[in-house]
Amino acid sequence: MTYWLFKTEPAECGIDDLLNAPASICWSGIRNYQARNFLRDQVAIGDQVLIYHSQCKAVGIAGIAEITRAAYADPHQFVVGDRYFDSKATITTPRWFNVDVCFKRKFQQIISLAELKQIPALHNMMLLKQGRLSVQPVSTQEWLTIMDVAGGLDDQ
DNA sequence: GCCAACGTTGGC
DNA sequence: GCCAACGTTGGC
Repeated sequence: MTYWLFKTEPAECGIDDLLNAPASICWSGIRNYQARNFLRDQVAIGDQVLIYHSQCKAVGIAGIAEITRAAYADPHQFVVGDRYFDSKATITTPRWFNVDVCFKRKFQQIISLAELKQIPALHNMMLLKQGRLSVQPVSTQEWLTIMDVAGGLDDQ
């Protein structure tokens, strides 16, 4: 089991969309090779995911999701005219992948980016070193540190 | 909206 | 394979 951090714009799909979804939702639209490689090669069923809200008023970690389906070809890459169409992708050699996630937990308060930056145990977190990666691994120590900050109670 | 940092494309 | 130009991400 591995820990991850996924970035998302809450205006598109935030922690509340996960919370309100009746079942798993498809995590799609990843179009960065480094993120793709993590998704395709390493993300597995049961992995735990920090949901990070970006490009919004309150940036930070909003809650937790769980992987319910490992990587499968993103159908959008095959649809001519689709925003995510990719002419170099084929059915037999897809280029982009999705996973499915389900809601696990919404933190009572977002753990803000500013707060994360101030925690010494997180200084090496990918999030803080390489700002742009939308799927990234989180170490066990980092995960435990964040769980500590989030508090132990489930709280929706 | 600005701008820095980073990723991708394409000519050579 | 290099590198300039361009595009995108993402915090502020």
